[in-house]
Amino acid sequence: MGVGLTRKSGAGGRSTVRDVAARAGVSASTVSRVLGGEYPVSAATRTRVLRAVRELDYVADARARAVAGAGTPTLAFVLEDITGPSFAHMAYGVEREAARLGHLSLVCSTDGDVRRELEFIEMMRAQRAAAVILVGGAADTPEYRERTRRVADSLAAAGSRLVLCGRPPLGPGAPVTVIEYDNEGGAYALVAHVLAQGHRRVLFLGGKPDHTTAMGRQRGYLAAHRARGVEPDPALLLHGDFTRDSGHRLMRQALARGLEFSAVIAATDMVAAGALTALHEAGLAVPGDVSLAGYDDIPFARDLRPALTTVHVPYEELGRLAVRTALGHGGESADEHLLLGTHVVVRDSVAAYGGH
Amino acid sequence: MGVGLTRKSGAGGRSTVRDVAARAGVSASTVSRVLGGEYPVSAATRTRVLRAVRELDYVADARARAVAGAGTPTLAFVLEDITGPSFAHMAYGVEREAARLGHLSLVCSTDGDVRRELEFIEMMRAQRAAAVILVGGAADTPEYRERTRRVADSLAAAGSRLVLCGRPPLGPGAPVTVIEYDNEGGAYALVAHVLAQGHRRVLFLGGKPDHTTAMGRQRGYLAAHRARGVEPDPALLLHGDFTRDSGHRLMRQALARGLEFSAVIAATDMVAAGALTALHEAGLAVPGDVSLAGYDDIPFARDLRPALTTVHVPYEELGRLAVRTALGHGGESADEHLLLGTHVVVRDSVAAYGGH
DNA sequence: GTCCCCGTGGGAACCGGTTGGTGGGGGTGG
DNA sequence: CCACCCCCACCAACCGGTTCCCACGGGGAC
Repeated sequence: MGVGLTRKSGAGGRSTVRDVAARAGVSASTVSRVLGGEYPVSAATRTRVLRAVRELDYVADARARAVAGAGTPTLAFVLEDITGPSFAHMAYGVEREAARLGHLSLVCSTDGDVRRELEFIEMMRAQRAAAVILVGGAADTPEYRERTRRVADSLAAAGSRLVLCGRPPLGPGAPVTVIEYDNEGGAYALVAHVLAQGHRRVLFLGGKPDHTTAMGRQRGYLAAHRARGVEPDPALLLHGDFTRDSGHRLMRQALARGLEFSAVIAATDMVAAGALTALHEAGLAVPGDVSLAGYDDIPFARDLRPALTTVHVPYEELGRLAVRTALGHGGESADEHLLLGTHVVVRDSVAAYGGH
Repeated sequence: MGVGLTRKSGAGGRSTVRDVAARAGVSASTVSRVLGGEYPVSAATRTRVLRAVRELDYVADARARAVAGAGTPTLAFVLEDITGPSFAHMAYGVEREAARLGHLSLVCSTDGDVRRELEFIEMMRAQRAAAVILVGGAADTPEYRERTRRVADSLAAAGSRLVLCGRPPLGPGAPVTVIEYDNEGGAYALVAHVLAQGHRRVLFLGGKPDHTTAMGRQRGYLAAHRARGVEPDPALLLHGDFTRDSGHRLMRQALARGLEFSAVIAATDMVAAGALTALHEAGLAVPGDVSLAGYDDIPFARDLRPALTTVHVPYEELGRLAVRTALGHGGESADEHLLLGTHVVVRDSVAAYGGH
């Protein structure tokens, strides 16, 4: 028999353009024009349509609009952990800037799980996202490069764009925008500052051994030592993750093992916070007995006692920038590679070496 | 090797079902069935289709699928400020649980701007989101109730659902799910604890005067006083917002004005952190000279010196719960109203009144 | 008075997928 | 050897909007 012509009339359910059209006594195209385009419509018709829209509480289906070519573009933001303050600030920047440019933004926390990351990117490709922003370090293995490269190509082929934020670049030729904040440079400056205070044995509470953010900071640590002619003791390089608990645990272990050091560089302010508590629990004064510094300059850094000397990273601006460059040249502009500067913020947690 | 392809497909353009179909020598419907349904397809055909899919790097357009009735459901999460640690933890819970249930989640920071909030909700209605979760306090005015009520009805009529998390309920009959964490109860317990230590003049660093979260906590503060037979001095109720800077500023002003108090309750751990710094800058010892307590139990609370006594709120679980109840009964189940318990976490920032 | 043009609104194709109904072809049982 | 049945792929309708193209009608100009 005939296909079901039954159609829900406006009351209660979601209503369609045709419902509105029927109620206003015009055609669907007219409704669409009143709502959407710059097409000329007489005042009387417009009023009737708008009234029908109001009465039915109609909102055009965004997905359908998208399929038809109109519709709000979307942008995806993938990070490891939205709970981390620095990432959260970036997320804020991304979300604000995306909104400003008329884009919707999707957020995904991957927990560092590569599978989830890939799945999400695939979803975003299906959503025809205008850009996918990946943020946070990763293991820079050949496998990583190949995988990410493939993703980048897929996105590029679909007219989208991959943005790597604080992630290892993929080598030349990959259709990617890379934005890095200077992990090595910041750490270098910070450690140089500590060494200049006379410290010679500086403990480094790092991140995962293959994580590029952590490694960048570690490279800065090493470079600063070498520049000063100090041979860093490999035993002073500890690995954890970027959480507060990790900092707490690592510092406890270091103390228990009887490691000797007069200063501590934490890969993150969060790690520094945990470490500070561990030091305090051990009865050590900061910076009297041990100096301590962090990285990221999260707002809380000022409220630790002593206030934390750290490296400032403009996270919110970073997020905004990522969106802007990603969307600015949606097409095929030169593949950019930006490096954002950082600077040391000196507070009270680093003191001159007392030689105790 | 150059892949000879028409402009419609292959590298450079998104490919469609029909492209894949053509390449595999089958019809579009067959492709769709291979990819999507449980429809029986012969092994040979399936292989051919899958190969074509791989070669073209095809991904079905999610929007089109959604329009056609298949597709991943979506869920929206609206908060004031993703930068706040407690909100971030909720966001994490929401995102995780949504993903677990096969939903995509959109996040929006409104900065407390009502206009942006409404705009975003409207967008979500257009996206046919399965649910919209609103989190964070708001001014509980008649206007607020009416406006939100209208939004709730709209969503309900569209088969969606509004969830209010830590927001003023709308009164009976509104199609809303309300989940609250017990602000008043938590504050009551916390202040009771402080009063039990002998303090009688307790400064309250609150939030915006009409903000329900802040008000709930303030009510708890007042109730605890009355229960103990202490008449609270209205001069000790200060108003700011929930940021660290607000805490810092408020505390400085209080000290400058020469207010007398022996303990401070901050409406938020963030506020407490700022206040702590201000106290320290004024040369006051915590808890020696002044006792201090916060609210939220963010991870950092342990790392303040002294470690902050505060009220624990299960934010991540709250987010998960919001998603679960919102999605559990997508339809028209009883409008729930849940109240999550909180409990005081005693650390080192509150001491017995010394009568100084 | 007639012609032309412009302002408006309608019909239909299309966006990219999904799915119900249908029909052809091959395997198997009688 | 034929008929029956089932398997599998195709056609076409549909989801909800948008937009190209065309028809119609009225008013101004000559």
